Amino acid sequence: MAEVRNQPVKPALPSGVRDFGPQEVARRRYVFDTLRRVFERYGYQPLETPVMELLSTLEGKYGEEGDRLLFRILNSGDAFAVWKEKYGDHLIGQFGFPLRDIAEKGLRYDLTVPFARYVVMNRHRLAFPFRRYQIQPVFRADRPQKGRYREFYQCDADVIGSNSLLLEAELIKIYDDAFSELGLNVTIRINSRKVLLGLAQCCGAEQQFYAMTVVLDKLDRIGLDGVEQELGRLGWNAEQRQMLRALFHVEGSNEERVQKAGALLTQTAGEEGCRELQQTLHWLNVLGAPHQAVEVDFSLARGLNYYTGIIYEVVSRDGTLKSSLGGGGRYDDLTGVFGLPGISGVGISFGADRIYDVMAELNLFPATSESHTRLLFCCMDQASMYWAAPLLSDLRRRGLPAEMYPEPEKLQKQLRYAHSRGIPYAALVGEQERYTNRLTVKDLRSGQQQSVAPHELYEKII
RNA sequence: GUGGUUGUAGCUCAGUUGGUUAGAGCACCAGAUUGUGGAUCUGGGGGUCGGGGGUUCAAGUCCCCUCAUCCACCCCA
Repeated sequence: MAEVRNQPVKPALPSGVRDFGPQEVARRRYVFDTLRRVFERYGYQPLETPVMELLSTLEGKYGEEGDRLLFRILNSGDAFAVWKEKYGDHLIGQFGFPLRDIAEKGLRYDLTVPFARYVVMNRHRLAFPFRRYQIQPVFRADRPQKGRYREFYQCDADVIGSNSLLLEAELIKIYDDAFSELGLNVTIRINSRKVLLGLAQCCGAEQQFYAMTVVLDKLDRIGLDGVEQELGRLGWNAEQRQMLRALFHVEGSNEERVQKAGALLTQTAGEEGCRELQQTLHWLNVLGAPHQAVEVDFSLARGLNYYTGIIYEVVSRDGTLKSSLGGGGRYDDLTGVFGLPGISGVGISFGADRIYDVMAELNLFPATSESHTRLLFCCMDQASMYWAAPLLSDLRRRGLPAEMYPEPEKLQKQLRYAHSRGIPYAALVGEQERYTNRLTVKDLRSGQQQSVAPHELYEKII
């Protein structure tokens, strides 16, 4: 490490990750705090898990695409030692080799899988149904673009250990509360994977279920004709596509559409899916009508293939970002892969970074001052600094954020600093003030200043 | 992973058919103001024009490679 550096390192960041300055942090906290408050109101308990997990925990849970997007961590020490031993030095760089030989850890891809891992490891000390929320960054080795980052925060709420559709309805209420409190207008789309499965069964294309969901998910982008075209490419004939058209052409309120769809999909999993949607909507009504738009949408599919029941997606109704601000659903057997089968869970996720982006675009953040500091002591000389220091400490002891400019610089410089920091008051201290035992307190917003005795200072600026 | 876009000062950008010493606004620093911020004026610091190679008497400008960026696809929050 004792390298001689003649060239300064160019400061830069890997793509897709970001620094957050003071103002951004304040605004992000506002989003996180709002979500936290709502989660806790619904009885969810906080959980934090490590950024890194064993690759065996992560791999194979997110589909082929997900595996490709996992950040893998090179083993420490000589990561290639095992590999060299197996294949010999000379082959390095010439052939592919099993990744597990050099990397056994990875950065988490979402919060749901680590949660499932946690539940299985701690099953004996948890009271089921277990509700937890988790607000932490996740990592994806994706190509960054608008609204897409390599490190971003997910804010998840999941319940594990109950099949009740009351939970489904509560999660919609959580979305409703949270987005309403943030001042965003959104549409909460819901569907059931069982309806989609029923559709596939109805068309005799059950083995193409996953491929079908991927195509359906594009409906709002490529339209019904586009979807039919792509399904045609998958080998769907006119009759099958007619079935699909029928499902998407049902009209009426959410309840009516679910009822009609159920009739279309008799003898399939779709019937049960529609019953569950009906029941969820009923619970939602009983809990109280939501403020945000809730829309049953049979084209909603969700990419992650562990969902098995009701699924959710939230999209903004304002602003230019069209991708989803959150999503979730029920998964019947997420803990099964960790050796605890038959436990059902349901959960939702908020994409905090996208929520931030939309709110920033729409100017929805309440005005926050740059700093919390209320008062800056501006001292003309060293003696004044000594004189004012006990007053500074006194303010802080009483809980009032205050600072002293650390050098006796010229006033102009000190006041300019206070101004650029957004500090509302400056206490000027020089020979005069020391001599009369009073401070000159300046209100930076009005420009007015007055002479204040030391013991009045706290009251004047609070 | 696929296709395209753009790389010039800390930031946003200009820079003609290749032609002297590469510019502007904002930001920053200093002064006008030896004890008063925001506004104004004056001055100043700052750039291997993303990197490498090539064409040319001459390249920020043209060609090739490479890296980065943003956008779209794929997929997702």
